Order: sequence, then structure tokens, then C-alpha cells
Amino acid sequence: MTEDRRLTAQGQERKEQLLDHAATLFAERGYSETRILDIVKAAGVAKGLFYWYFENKEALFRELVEQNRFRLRRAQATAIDPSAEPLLRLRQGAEASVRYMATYANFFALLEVENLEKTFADERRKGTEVHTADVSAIIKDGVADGTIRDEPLDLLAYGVVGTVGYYGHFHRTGRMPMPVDDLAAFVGRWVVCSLASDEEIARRVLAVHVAAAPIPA
Amino acid sequence: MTEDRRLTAQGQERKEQLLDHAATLFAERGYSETRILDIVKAAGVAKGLFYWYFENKEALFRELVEQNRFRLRRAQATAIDPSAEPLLRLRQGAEASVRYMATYANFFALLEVENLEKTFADERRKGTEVHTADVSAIIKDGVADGTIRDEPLDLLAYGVVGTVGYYGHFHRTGRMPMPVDDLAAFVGRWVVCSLASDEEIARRVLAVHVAAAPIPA
DNA sequence: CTGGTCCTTGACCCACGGGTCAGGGAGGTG
DNA sequence: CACCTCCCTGACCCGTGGGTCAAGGACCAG
Repeated sequence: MTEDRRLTAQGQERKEQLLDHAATLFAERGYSETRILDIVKAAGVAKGLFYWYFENKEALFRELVEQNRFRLRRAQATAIDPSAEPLLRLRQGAEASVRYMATYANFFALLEVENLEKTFADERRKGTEVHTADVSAIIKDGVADGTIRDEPLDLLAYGVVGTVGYYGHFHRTGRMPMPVDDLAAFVGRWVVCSLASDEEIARRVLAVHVAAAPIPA
Repeated sequence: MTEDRRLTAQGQERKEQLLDHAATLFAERGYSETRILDIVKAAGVAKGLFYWYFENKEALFRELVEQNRFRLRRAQATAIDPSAEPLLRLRQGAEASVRYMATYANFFALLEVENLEKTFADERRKGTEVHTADVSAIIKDGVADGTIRDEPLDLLAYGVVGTVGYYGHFHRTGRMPMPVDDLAAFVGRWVVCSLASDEEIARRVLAVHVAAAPIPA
């Protein structure tokens, strides 16, 4: 598979199967511990077929990552009420992210894998930067209207992105035996407390009830 | 190398050399991308010698990780003033951790690598748990005397550990072009704001000047 | 000088897993 | 029916890199 292939419906489906099985295996035993043979066996096809759909294992991995990031961003967008105040929007986004990450834990276990292969570093960075930029824009509004602590913009943004990321990580690795919604709510509170410029504002934002938006497929 | 060897001073030194070069290479190109041959070449010795000191690559990796964790814990301990109030101790610990992680960035890039190999997962977990337990004990004091928000203990603890880790990560991967001390100070503020039960307490703790303790070798 | 432990070498072995390929079926279109 | 594209197979090739080993040097104690 050098150039783009024209896939029939059957082909598309087969490709998805391979992606899914690969994701599961990666999550189970790690990227470099997963053989192409394992993937095709899991999907019940012959090894040669893998190369019909992907150039190699790395290419498959990249597709998986991209697919995943796209979905997360969409989940965030639908969870955020654009007319709410900045801090509340951040809370909504953070809670949605935690829920999403729990739902697609496999994919995110995968993202952590990226760190290993230095080849993937740039791409990963780009992904995080998109997310950080989203957050940063909201924070900017909050700093402007005085509801968010006056600190360097990107430091705060990384803080939010990081918080969501590591709680997702800890939950995913089984260190938080609690319902996802509880965790999401906690992370929302944490973010609000970290950013609010005073407790009055924090209390106001926390008083709002945030509905758990369904995770889109 | 099956059992423990008795090493002469020369042997000890050679082993350290191998560990150091391995750490550098791992950080540069990742764990599974680093060949044993690369390591011995970097150290200027023959391949067979590797197996005199280590059972295999994984064993070397484990030693590296352990060494590193031990040092971090010591750095934290020396930075914390045992007579200070809980929230301040946490701030001191967090700042020391950030500074330590920046100093030994190579080692920590390495720790992230661990995620990949599922074999390492348990060990990593154990390490994080030690750190979390340390933090947790301090937080408990703070919740008891009312200076820290009343939330589940371990959730708060993971929050602190995670925050330090993420900022360390972002700094290490070059996304924060600023002096380490500034970053450390920011993280200290972030942690305090996240945990303090009200702004009065936060202000009090933030008013204290925290000296940048030297990083022990 | 002798014997012993510790250290070092580099050629060698070989399993493993990536990537290839010739060939064959399946299904639609003229 | 013929024909073409898409899909699928599994044996095969081969580089890579982990791990071994027989042999030898360095250094010290007795």
C-alpha cells in the first residue's frame, strides 16, 4: 500500500477490523510488543492482507491516533455551552474529556505509548498543542474578565490539559475504583479551584449543574 | 549475570558507565529503539561485556528506574521542612520535584517509556504509589486541620503527583521556555490553589519564601 | 612464579518478525 | 461469458539484534 487505495464497503470494514484489533492488542501488551502477526490473527486474516491496507505498523498506529483525537475534540465541542462563562466552559470541557477518555480507555493507553518512539513525538506534540490552544482561548477570556487568576496563559492551559490527562491515566490504569461521572465531577471541581481568581467565583461556577452529555461514537 | 556479582571498583565504574550511556540513548531515541550494541559502542566496550553486568536490557532498565526514584525521593525529603504546615510542605515538595525532574530530564523521559512495556506497568505503579502515599500522608494532616479542601484523600494526592509530573513532562519536552525556578514556583502556586480550603490559607502559604534547595547528586 | 578471580573481547548462532510475492477466489460490469 | 479490480492467502526471504562462548589479558594474594 503505497498510495491511497479505493476501498469497497467490504474493504473499509476489514480495515476497521484491523484497526480495532490492533488498538486492543496495543492496549493489552503495548505497541512494540504487538506483532503484525498478532493483529492479523486476531482479525482472522492472513498476514499479507495487512499490507494491503497499511504500509506498515507505524502507519496503522498513526491512523489510530488521528481517528481518536478527532473524536475527542468533537466530544469536547458538543459538551461545551458556548454562551456560558469561561470557567464554566472549561469545567464542561474537562468533565467531557474525562468521560470520553474513560470510554475509549484503549485508545488513550495507546497515546501514552507514543512517547517511546521518538518518531511520534512531533505528531503527539501537535495534537496536544491543538488541545492546549482550545483551552488557552477560553482561559484568555477568563483572565480578561477577571474570573481567572492572572498567570501566564500557556502555563494555565497546560495545567488544565495535564490535569485531565493524568486523571484519565490514573483512572484508566485502575487506580480509581469509582464511577466515571464522580471522577469527572471531581476533576471539574479541581480545575475550577485551580483557576478561579477568588472563592466567590469558584462557588458560583461550581453551583451550576453540568449534565453528562452522551459520548458520540 | 544470573546472581549478584562481587564487583571491584573498576567493575562498579564500568557498570555506571553502561547505565549512563544507556540512559542517554534511551532518552534520545527511546527504549526499544536502542540496541544493546548501541549502548556498548557508546561506552566503547565489546558486546559480551554487557552480559557480565546485566542479565539483559530490561534488567538494566529496571536498575536505572530504581536508582532514579530513590534519588527523587531523597530530593523531596531534603526540601521539605518537617515543622512547616501541611500545605506548605506540599508546596516545598512539589517545587523540589519539578526542579529535580528538570535536572534529570533524561531519566524522566525514560520513565514515560515504561508505559509501553506492559511488563513494567506493575513496577511503575508501585513507584507512583510510594510517591502518592508520601503526598497522601501530608494531605491527611491538612484535611484534619481544615487547611485543605475536604475531598477524597487519594484523589487529591493523585492530583498533586499528576500536576508535578505533567509540568515536568511539558518542560522536559521543550514546551516551556522559561527558567526552571519560575516553573517550579508556578507549580507550587498551582498546587496550593488547588488544595487550599479557602483563599486566606492559600495567601498565607504563598507568602512564605521557599528557598531553592540544591539538588543532591 | 602460580593460581585465582575479575574483566574483556568479538566471532558466532539463531529465533523472530518485517516485508514480499506468486497465485487464487470473489464479485461486479460490459 | 469474459474481464477487471479488489480482496485474500501463506510460504518464503532475509536483516536484525538478543544472547552465548571460548579464549585471553589484568591484577592481586600467597
